[in-house]
Amino acid sequence: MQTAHASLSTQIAPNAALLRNTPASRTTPELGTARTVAKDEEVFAEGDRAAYFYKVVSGAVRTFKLLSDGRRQIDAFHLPGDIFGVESGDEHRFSAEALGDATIIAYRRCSLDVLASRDQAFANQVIGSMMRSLERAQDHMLLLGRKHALEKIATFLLVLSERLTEGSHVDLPMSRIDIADHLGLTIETVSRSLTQLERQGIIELPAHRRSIVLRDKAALERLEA
Amino acid sequence: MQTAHASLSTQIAPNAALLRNTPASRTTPELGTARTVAKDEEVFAEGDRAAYFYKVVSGAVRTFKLLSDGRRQIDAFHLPGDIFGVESGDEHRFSAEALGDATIIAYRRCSLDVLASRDQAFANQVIGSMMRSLERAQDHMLLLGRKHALEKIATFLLVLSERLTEGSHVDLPMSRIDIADHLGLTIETVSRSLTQLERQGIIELPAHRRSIVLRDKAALERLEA
DNA sequence: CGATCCTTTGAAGCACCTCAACGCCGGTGG
DNA sequence: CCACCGGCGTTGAGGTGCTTCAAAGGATCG
Repeated sequence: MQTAHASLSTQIAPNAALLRNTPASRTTPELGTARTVAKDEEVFAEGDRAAYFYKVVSGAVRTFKLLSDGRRQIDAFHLPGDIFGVESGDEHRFSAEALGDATIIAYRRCSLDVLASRDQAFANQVIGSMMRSLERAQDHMLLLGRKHALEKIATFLLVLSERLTEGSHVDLPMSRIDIADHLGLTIETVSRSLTQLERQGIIELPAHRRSIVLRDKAALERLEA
Repeated sequence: MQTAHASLSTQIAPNAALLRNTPASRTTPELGTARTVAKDEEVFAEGDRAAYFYKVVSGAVRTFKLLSDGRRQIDAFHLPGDIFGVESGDEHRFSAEALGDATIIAYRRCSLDVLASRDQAFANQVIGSMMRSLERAQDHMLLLGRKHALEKIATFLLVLSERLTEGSHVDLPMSRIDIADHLGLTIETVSRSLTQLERQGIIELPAHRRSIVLRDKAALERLEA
């Protein structure tokens, strides 16, 4: 991609080089300030003034909303390269916390024109990131509204494996509670579903409870509905 | 605000200011072609080549995804002024149908730069619309994943009333099935929930089943969770 | 190694779904 | 004008998938 034809549909461009923080393409300029956040530390909270938006460099971040009685919905997990915290109003509309120790870059929120004139590629990156967020949100609504527990888990594993798999081994950056609050289930149902998949030989749950081996992706895809 | 700082959060800004100072002469209005669609007629289907995106002029449109066995999730209802069908890939990722007879404008999909240089205000409108779609999707995930039937209905009624109410009278452009498929419920549960709200005197269901009177919005807000 | 947290497993309950029937309304044609 | 019809909405009865409540097994870390 040379002149990033920021098409209304393609500004995200297949070429992820710019998005991923590959040292190689450190084309600069966007002046953001790095920040490290500890496990479970808050990056910002719902209602905070949205003075910055962020890009994950390493680790992972969850963004979520809470109901008055504590019920939580994690709308997304953000992995290295992902941008989060962009708002259209002047307040953050959800909260963000690090899943484990993470490093992120904070960009001062600024007008899109300024951003665009200063660094067109970065502006496209931000817009592209929003588009991907929207697409994921749309897929996730289908999952939340219409899929059964097993289908939710299957989808989750497949999506996650696409993003951070090495071979068939997936290293979960999040706890069962996080998974449950992302999929609209309880931790017990998540656990039971995983156990069931294991008993069917579709996945493997090593003693190290934070990792999963996908033994039969085809079977997962069949389950996905 | 005259200098509309199209901030990353505010580019939707009521006042769509220019990102780049394009000659004022280049005011060419967006050239879209009007189109009328009959009740339940398809505007585009999931998988279709995304050659156009659309703006609702009158009537309403639903966008949705289907699972292989027919389960449906309506991710959004689009009312006059709303833009839908913008994609980042070259295919539509969901289907769109008119709720009732509707008129829409089709815009040939083009690169964002071209769009921006040709009509900055319109480009901002499109981006702003995407931002709003994302925000609604995020709110809706909380609803789908964590709210109970009654809370879902209460939220739905309040959101809808904000958009198309005249007084406390809401004229539903969609059927019970559409509501159910939007909220992740069945039509029976939707019906029972509405009946329950009516028995509590919170709403009124006129004989004309396509309208609802909100008698006690405060009560609805309390139910919303 | 003890404390704690996370995860798993079991048993019981409930919110919502499924299945089924009926009522209502609008359209249609005799 | 009314009988018929079909689509949509409501209501009821029963079933179930997931939740809730409870407790025990493992992993991690001081």
